[in-house]
Amino acid sequence: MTKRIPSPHRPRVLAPIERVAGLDYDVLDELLGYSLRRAQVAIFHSFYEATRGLGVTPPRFTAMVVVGANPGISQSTLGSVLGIARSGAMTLTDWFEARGWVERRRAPSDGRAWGLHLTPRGEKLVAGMKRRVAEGDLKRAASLTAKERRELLRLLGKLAG
Amino acid sequence: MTKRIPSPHRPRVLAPIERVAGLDYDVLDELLGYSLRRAQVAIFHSFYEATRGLGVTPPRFTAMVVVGANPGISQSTLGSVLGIARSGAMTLTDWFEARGWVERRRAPSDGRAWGLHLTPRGEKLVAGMKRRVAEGDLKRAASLTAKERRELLRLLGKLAG
DNA sequence: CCAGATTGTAATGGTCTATAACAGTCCCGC
DNA sequence: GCGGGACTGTTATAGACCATTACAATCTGG
Repeated sequence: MTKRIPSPHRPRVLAPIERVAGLDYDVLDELLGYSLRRAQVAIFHSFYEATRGLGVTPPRFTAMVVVGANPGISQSTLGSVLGIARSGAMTLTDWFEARGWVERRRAPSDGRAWGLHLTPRGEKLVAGMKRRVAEGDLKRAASLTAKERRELLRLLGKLAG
Repeated sequence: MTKRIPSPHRPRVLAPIERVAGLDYDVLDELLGYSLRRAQVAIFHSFYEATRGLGVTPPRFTAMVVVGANPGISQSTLGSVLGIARSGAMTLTDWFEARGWVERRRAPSDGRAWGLHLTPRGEKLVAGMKRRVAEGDLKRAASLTAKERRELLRLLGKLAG
């Protein structure tokens, strides 16, 4: 057993999935799943550039935005928005609280629930991230016209809805 | 410490992400990332229906299709197609081999590499899966017209490319 | 023939998230 | 009012997935 230097905590970085030349992709090109996956990885790449060094993953970003836009939201509801279990929403909240970005305050109308609120520091952070992520998103979609981009959003919404 | 029944091995099932009524989604609806994610989860749901009981995840499905269409492909190349590291491609191959779906044969031109091939059983399985996944994909996209579906595929390809 | 690149492999660890169980709280019908 | 069922946050545990690192065998180009 040799000594190992522990790997640093790093958010996962998905490299863009290159198309391999001369390979037969068979039905994959006709399926929405594989195309969605490739597009998502590409977008994640620009997302990562936009949040470099903050340790913010897409779910975390989504959470921050939702808490910012809906102060007092409960952890359970946050979990629903993200599509994760309550326990996951809790881990997420702990992570934010440890960094002083979000704080839990007792919900006035429900003794069980916590209401989530951005701290001033969280506010500042999420504002900057929103700007940078939106920029990166647009840059990544530069190969699309504005009309195509809107159409893409519409179709994705229809698919998910 | 109470006794616990070990949870069964189960592929991850992502429930569809419902839109929470009365919630402010802020910029999320304007970003490709969140829309892609929701669409992907929706598609995964139909994918899961189509491969129920086989333990086949999207990357595994992709791998099977690619191996089927490119007999003799190396593990490294397979990893590139999937966007994962060599070590991951190996775990994947082990999984297939343990089920008798794929076999490794020495590559004639390179003493280091293995060539991957579907077994007869693998051939049969992948054929059935391809059919069912394509069906599920179409059913999931039933809210789109054929033209919209083609347009969606085109736009996703542009985005990823 | 040799240096450097590439292939498969093994060991290890990190991250994310689910499941289960629990206590406290809420709600609704009686 | 009150009692059962539903819901909230929490904790503990475990599984799935994947990267990194290191290593031996093999290939390639000068």
